[in-house]
Amino acid sequence: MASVRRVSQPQRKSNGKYEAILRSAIKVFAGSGFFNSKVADVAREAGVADGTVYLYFKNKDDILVSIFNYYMEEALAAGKASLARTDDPIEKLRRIVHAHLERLGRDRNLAIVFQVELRSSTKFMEQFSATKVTEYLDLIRSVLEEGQQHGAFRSELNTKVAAKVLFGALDEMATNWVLSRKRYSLASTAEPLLDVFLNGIGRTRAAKQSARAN
Amino acid sequence: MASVRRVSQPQRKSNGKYEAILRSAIKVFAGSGFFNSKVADVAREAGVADGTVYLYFKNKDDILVSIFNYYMEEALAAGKASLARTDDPIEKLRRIVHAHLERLGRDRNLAIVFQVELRSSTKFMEQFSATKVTEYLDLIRSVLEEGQQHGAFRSELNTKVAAKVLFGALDEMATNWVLSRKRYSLASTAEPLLDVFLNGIGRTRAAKQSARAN
Amino acid sequence: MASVRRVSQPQRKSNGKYEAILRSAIKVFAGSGFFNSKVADVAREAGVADGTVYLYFKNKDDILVSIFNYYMEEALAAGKASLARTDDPIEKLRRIVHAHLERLGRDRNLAIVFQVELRSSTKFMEQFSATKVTEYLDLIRSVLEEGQQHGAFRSELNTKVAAKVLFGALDEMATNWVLSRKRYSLASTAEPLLDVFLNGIGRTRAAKQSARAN
Amino acid sequence: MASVRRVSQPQRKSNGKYEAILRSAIKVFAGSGFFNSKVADVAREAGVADGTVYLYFKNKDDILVSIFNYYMEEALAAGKASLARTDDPIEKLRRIVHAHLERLGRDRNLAIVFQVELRSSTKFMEQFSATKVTEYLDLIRSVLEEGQQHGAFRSELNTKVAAKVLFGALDEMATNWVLSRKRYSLASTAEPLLDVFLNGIGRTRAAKQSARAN
DNA sequence: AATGAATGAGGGTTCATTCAT
DNA sequence: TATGAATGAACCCTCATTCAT
Repeated sequence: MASVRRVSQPQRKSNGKYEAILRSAIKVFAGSGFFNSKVADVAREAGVADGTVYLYFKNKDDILVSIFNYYMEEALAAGKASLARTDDPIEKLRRIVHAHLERLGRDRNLAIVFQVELRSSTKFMEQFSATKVTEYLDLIRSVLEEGQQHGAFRSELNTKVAAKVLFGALDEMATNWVLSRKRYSLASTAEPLLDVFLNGIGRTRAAKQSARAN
Repeated sequence: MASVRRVSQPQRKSNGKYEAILRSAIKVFAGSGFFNSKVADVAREAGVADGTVYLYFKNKDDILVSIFNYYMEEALAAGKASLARTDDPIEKLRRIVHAHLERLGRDRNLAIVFQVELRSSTKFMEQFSATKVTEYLDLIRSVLEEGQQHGAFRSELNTKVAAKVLFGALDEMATNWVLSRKRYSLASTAEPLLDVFLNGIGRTRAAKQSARAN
Repeated sequence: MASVRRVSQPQRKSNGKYEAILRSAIKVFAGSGFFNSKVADVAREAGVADGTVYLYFKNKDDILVSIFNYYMEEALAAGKASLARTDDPIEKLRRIVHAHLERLGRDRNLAIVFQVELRSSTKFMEQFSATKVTEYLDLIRSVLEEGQQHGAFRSELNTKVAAKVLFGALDEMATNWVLSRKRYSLASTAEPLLDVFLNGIGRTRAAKQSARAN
Repeated sequence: MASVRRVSQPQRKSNGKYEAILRSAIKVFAGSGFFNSKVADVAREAGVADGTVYLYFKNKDDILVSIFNYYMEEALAAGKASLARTDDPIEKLRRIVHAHLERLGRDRNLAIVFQVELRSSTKFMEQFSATKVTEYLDLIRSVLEEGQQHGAFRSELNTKVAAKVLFGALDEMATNWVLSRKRYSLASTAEPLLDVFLNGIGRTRAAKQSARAN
């Protein structure tokens, strides 16, 4: 993965402090919320002095943004690599959905930061929306259009809306999992979600499916 | 609609100050973000003194929560009334989707507060999730189950997941609209959304539909 | 007793509100401390509206000062009347000591206000010292000098210091009683106090006393 | 003297800031009264930033309490050391009285804080009464009992009351000095005070004394 | 590179006081 | 006289950030 280190700073020894601070920040932000977390808390959790944080991050906001960029880049890279290994659009969607839910389901703190803390204000939101989320939506959309060309998805489908529907569904699934006091596997919601997305909720399809099952 | 005035305070003259402060807060929070807004800003916008805000709200957080409760109660009440006027489950879903998107699309500031500011922290999120959002998800789910009994929706559908898919889709549509620099009608996404949700994205249904169209 | 009502206000109907507020203030100030008490607390305790307090008192400080003046005048008047009924200087001292301790011992809240809250700041202190406390010290001193003339007290005694010793002893006795978690009768300390003050702590007097007892 | 640095904070560089702030607080509190003084005033007087105060003290109250503890510890330690250098109980009392009055008489601002500001509310008072003042009263009392055993003081004396009489006398002497507009030496009141306390005000002792003087 | 003591701007909140009714 | 809703000045404290070591 490409370096995500601050470019405005001289190259630093790769002594793991950057990652250590990021990981501490995830833990601290998830525990107390971004606005209630103190930079000093993050520093203590990472085992460095307060000032050291500012050698690796421009300011407190930058830590949050860096968490997003770091893990989003990682996820996008892994996702694209995974998609490249199949041609089937349905399988591609399946991989997107599973990867999304499994990745967040694996690290609850990371999920909290992504589903809650990163929504803290329009200031943050706009940055994400303007960049990576759009990129993610475009990735989904390209799969949908590819599927339309392959004849796998309905050709008259509004792929822009459909991409948002899928992303919104994934997002809600994750947010709900994070906020629910019930403890269940986030990944287990992947197939039911895909079922609704691929087949809709309408009866006739169900009829057709059960017919096909016979 | 039931009174939404603070119950923890003695009865106040109904001089509209409560609503005035709420409305000012929506404008101010939408403009600067909840954490960057000062209570003094809200007071000035409402044309009252700083201290007056505390006659109607316990603290700054309480203003935000009250915005949510006030408009959510209003929306739920209107929604339930609307649903009661039809028996068709598909029509009920349509009304939910349209009402949701039209309501937010009508007041951009309110939409910003709902889609962005209210997600500010787990502290807020948990309150909503624990109450009104759950109520909303349950409302959707009951329509889906009703539809299953009527034979309108697939009987083997996971209604819990499907409700979240719909809510997530609505939520994403609104968030995207709020954050996008493009200006379009939020309500116009209602039908494409319903199309995906009701029919899925799969080809076969499309085939059937086009066949029916002939 | 002369009127203690605010002179800067037009004469008010004697409906007991002035005294009611004073008494409520003693209770509230004793319970929470003057600086932690709110005017609204006093008003509620007195069963009047906040604004009504300002019809009887200039401001919050004035309530505290009025408590002092009201009860001090009462005490001084009663004390002087009592002293006038005897010629014996020792008996006069005895009456002063007993009256002081009995009066405060009878009303713990009043004692708290006098021993603690009225010492709140030099602002208050200087007012008292400049007026009533000096008057009280002078009263004691005049009894001592009278006693010297009668030959009851040592003629070379520094009466100024002795008056302060007695007042300080009374004051400390009351403060200690107020702050002690032990519950005892304040008045019961009168005789031991007089013993020390009249006879000192030196041995030889004890010898003489026991000799006299024989 | 034992360290008086805040124990609740990590060890700090011993750069004198703690003492500097304490001394500034004495000056500021004495000048304006505790409740009318702003933390910012104390900081400015000490030549540090507002926030620095909170590196050394928990809050504003803690500054006041720390003044008391710092100087009381110092005084008690010095006092005990002084008492240990003599066996004569009368001489011990003399040293207590002189030390008390000289110490406060030397630093008017400190005296103001001790005699006025520290009495600000039961909240403070109870802390002192519960600890150091009780310790001080006990010290006096132990000297009195020691004196009774040595035959220097009357054996039937109520030492508990006598200790309070002496402390009250010392306290009143100091308070009176602080509030008086006349400027005199506080220490000069030591001997007259001791005279009253040791010999009482009664005539017969005076007679005996004058006889002894011959 | 790393430290952590020091900085100081910033704001939520309280509450004594006023005044229209 | 009495009310109590409204006012707005005042202030303690936090904490992101800096910088001398």
